[in-house]
Amino acid sequence: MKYNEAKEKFIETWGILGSQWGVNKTIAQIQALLLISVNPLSTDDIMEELTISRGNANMSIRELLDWGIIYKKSIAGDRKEYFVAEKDVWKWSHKIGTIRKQRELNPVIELLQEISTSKEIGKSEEEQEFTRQIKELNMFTGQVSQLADKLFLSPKGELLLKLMKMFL
Amino acid sequence: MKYNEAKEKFIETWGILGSQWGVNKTIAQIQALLLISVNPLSTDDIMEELTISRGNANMSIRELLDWGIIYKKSIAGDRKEYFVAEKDVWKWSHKIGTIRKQRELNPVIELLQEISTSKEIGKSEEEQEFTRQIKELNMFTGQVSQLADKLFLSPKGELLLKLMKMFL
DNA sequence: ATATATTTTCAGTATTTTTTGAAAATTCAG
DNA sequence: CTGAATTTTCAAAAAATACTGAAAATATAT
Repeated sequence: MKYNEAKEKFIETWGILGSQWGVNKTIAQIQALLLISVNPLSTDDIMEELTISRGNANMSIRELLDWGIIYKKSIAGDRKEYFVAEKDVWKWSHKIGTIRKQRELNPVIELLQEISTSKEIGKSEEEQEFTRQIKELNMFTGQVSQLADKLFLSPKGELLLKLMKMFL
Repeated sequence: MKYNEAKEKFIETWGILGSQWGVNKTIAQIQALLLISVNPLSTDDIMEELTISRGNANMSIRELLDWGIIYKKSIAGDRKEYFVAEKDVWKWSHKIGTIRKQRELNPVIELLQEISTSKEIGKSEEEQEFTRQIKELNMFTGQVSQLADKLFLSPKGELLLKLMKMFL
C-alpha cells in the first residue's frame, strides 16, 4: 500500500471506529490526522484535508483540546493557531479512558451502588432477583473499574506490559 | 429508593450507557429488562414494559439473540415465544466483548498491521513519521487485544480476580 | 384444509445527531 | 483607535439512525 492510500484509509478507518464507539467521526478523524502529521496544522489545513466546514472543524478541535489529547501551538510570525496531537498512545488513551469512565460509567456505577444498598427494596421473589442481579453487576463493574484505574495509574502502560509478560 | 423507581432508573440508565457506547438504546433496555426479570418475557410483555412497537421489539430481540446474550424459552401450553437473559455477567460481557472486538476492532488492527509492514511507504520525514505512529499504535492495540483475549478466555473472570488480588 | 395466533419484514415517518455557513465576536498589527 | 485576520457561535439544513405499524409470511391447533 502506498503512503497516500494508507493515510486516507487510516483516517477513514479511525473515523469509523470512533463512530462505532460513540465518538463523533470528525473528531476521531482530526485526531488521526494530527497523530500522523509531522507539523502542526491550522484549522484551515484541517478543513482542507478532511473537506469539512469551518464550524465543524472549530467545534471538533475544541472538543479534542478539552479532552487534552491535542494541544495548541503558535508559530512565530503567524497569527493563525496551530494544533499538534499528543502522540504518546499511552497518554492519550489514558486521557480518553479516564474521561469517558468518569462521564459515562460512573453514573451507572453510582446507581448500581445506590440500588445495591437500598433498604427500601422488598423481599418478594421479583424484588430479590432484581437486587441480586444489580449486586452482581455492581461487583463486576467495581472490579473492572478498579483494574482500569490501576492500569491507567501506572506510567506508560508498564503494568500492561508486565501483565502481558506474566500471562501470555 | 423503591423498587419501581430503581427498576425504571436502571433500565433508563442502561439504555443511555448503551447509546453512548454505540449500542442501540432499545436493545440495551431490553437486555436490562430481561436481566432483572425472574420470569421469561414475551414480545408483548417487552413492548408493554418499554412502550415500543412490535417491529422495534422484534428486531431488537433478534439482535440480542444473535449476540447470544438472551435465549428463547418456550412455555408449555403457550404458543408465544418467551425470552430470558443470560444472567451471568461474565458470560454476556464476554460475548459482547468478543463480538465487538472482532467486528469493529479487528479491521483497524488489520489495517495497522498492513501499513506497518508495507514496503511501499517511503523515507521522507512525513512518511517516516506516519509509519512510526502507525507502528506504535499497532503495538499498543496488539498488546491490549491480547490481554483482552486472555481475560476473556479465562472462565468466570478468574483471571480478572487474580489480577485484582495481585495488584490492588 | 382452514382458521387463528404469532412472528417477521420493511416502506414510510420520526427523531436524533452532525454539519454547514454566514453573522457576530475577538484578536492584533499598525 | 481602525480595520483586516481569525475564531466562535448557532440557527437552519442535511444526514444518519431509530421506530412504527400494517401487510405478508409463518406456525399451529382443530
